[in-house]
This record gives sequence, structure tokens and C-alpha cells, in this order.
Amino acid sequence: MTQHTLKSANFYAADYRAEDSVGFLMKAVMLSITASVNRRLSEHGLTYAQWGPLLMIQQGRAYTVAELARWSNTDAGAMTRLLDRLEAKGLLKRVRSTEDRRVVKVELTTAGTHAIRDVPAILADVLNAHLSGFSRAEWETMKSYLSRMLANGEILRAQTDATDSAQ
Amino acid sequence: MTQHTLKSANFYAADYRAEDSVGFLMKAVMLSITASVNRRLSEHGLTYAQWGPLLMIQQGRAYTVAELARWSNTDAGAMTRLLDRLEAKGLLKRVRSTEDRRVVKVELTTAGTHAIRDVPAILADVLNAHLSGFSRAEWETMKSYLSRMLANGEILRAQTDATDSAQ
DNA sequence: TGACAATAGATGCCTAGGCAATTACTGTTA
DNA sequence: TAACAGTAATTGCCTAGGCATCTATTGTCA
Repeated sequence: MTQHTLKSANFYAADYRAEDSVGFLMKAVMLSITASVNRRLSEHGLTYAQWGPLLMIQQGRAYTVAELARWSNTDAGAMTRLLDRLEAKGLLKRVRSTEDRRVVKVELTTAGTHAIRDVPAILADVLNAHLSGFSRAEWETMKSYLSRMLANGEILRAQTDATDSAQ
Repeated sequence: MTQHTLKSANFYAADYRAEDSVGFLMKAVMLSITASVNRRLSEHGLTYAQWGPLLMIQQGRAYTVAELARWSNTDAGAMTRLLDRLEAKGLLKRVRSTEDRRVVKVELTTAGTHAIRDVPAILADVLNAHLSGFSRAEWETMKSYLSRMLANGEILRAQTDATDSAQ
């Protein structure tokens, strides 16, 4: 059986300082981005976790709990409860599908449409501010690095899964 | 009054697709890293959020709730409860300071020392695997990009704070 | 058709973080 | 020294995610 394997890099050893690692830095950057976004979204009654589903629905790119969960990189349980909170705020409503009665279709209310309106601009603002001083080439390089790390992570988890189930 | 200001980049506008942004990619990479670390830490009865405080204590670099919270980029309330869980597992104990009776000093038990032993190697493994294929120069470039984003974020939040309190 | 596997959503139980009080203690200053 | 501001830790109330389990429904196949 052929399988992708990783030749890991050799940048870190057991004696490294965690706060100098890419992981630590990246977490700090994400905290900075989410904090800035949250601060501006709070004026619209939204949170960082909530903009994704609302935007996907508004753009007609996802309708069901499962689709929204997949897009948000979370599970259906968490998404169910997130939608509960949005429904309680009157931003969306659930409609049981008639073709497949297991499926729930989620639709925005007019309040939901209004709440999501300015969100893309806010996200763009915050990202642009964090990329102040970056050239276009640096921005592209950054994205390619992140894509490569993501691909490495997928291979790593696939390997770990295989090892786990083998023994 | 002089003040740092940001000339934001211009990479994103309101019509961008969120899943192509550095923010989205970075969140996915962090999820990949924490998932891999969590999987390996669970054999040691630990979680991603718990290794930091234990390691800081073990290395003699932090002793109090406030110090640990600062290092973990969280607040004292969350840290209090995280330490509650670690104490319930018998990995650490709290000792009220005698010099300043407001302060609680946190110490590892022998079980705690044992639990943290292999953690640095696990973290190094997971990071190295995610950096597979990266040259040393690319790794340094990546870290410099992240540091610059972090600095931009601090300026952004400082500006926002100033604006908020001004009006 | 009737049994069975697969799927969608929801729920319970856990860890976890943010924010606003509250309590206990310390240092400062009138 | 008595009042007061500041600090350390804790607690309550909220949002949020991970995992296992449950129910309802659908599709498949003997």
C-alpha cells in the first residue's frame, strides 16, 4: 500500500522555547484578529463564530446544518447550538425540508440580512490592517506557506489515523 | 499628540471570499496543529490548553495565576478554572503566598512533573511535521511575517482603544 | 416488504475563554 | 491611622467546541 509520508523539518527540539515557535506566534495573531473583529461585530450583535454561517447563507452557498458545520470546521452539534442562538436573536429561521425530512434548511430573516450587511467590509478592514507594510508578493508567499502547512497537517493526521487503527 | 498609525494593506475588499483569506487559512492551520497535539496529549491525560501552564511551572518561569494567564494570552478567571481541573487531576497544588497573601503560588506534584515530561518533544514533532519541506530561510521568513502581523495588530487595537475612549 | 445500514439533526456532558462583579489583601496618602 | 485606590484570585453568567449518544428519516438489498 502506497501512502504519502512526511520528512519532517528539524527546526524544533525538546528544548525549544514555546513562545518563539510558529505555533505560538500564529495563535497570537489569530487572537489579535478575532479580538479586533469581535470588537467591531459586537456593535452588530454578532460574534466571530457567528459571521461565517450567516454569510454562507446570505451568499446562497450553504443551507443545512451539516454544510455550515463543514464550512466552519466544526461539528454538527456545535453548529446546532450556534444556530439556536442566532434563531433566538431572530436572525434566522429553520425550515424542515420537504424532500428529505431529516434535513433542516436555514434561512435569514430580514434582521439577519441586515446584521450581516457590513461584515465583509469589517473582515477586510481587519485583515488589511494586520497586513500593513506587506507587499503583494509577501502576502502571496504567506498564503502559500499556510497552504503548505495545511497540506502537511492533513498528511500527518492521515498517517496518525492509519497507525492508530493498525494496532 | 503623536501616535503610530497604520497604512493598511489593500488586499481585501468587501467582495472577497473568506476561505481564501490569510485569516481563514491560519485558523485552519491552528486547528490542524491543536488537533494533532491534542490527540497525542490525550494519552498523557492532558489537553492543548493545559500544557502551557504546566510547562511554565516546571521550567520555573511562572508561579502565579496572573503570570500564567498572561503567558497563555487568557484572563485570570479562565486560568483559575483551568488550574482547578489540573488540581482535581492531582497534577499540581496551590500554596497561598506568605509574603503577599493575595497571591497563590502553584507547584507541580510528582504526577504533574511526570505528565509534562514528554510534552516538549510532542510539540516539536507536530510543528516539525507541519513545516515539512520548508527551508530554514522560509521558516525564518514565516516567523518574521507573523511577528509583523502581531505588531500591526497591537497598533490597530491601540488605535481602536483611543478612538473608543475619545468619543 | 422488512431488516439493516447510513445520514441529518439534536442533546448531554465535558473543556474552555470573555467579561463583569466580588472578596481579600496591600500600598499610599491625607 | 483611616480612607482609598489598586491588585490577586475567585465566581457567575455567557458563548463556544469536541465527543458520544439518541431519534427520525432515507436508501439499499436480501
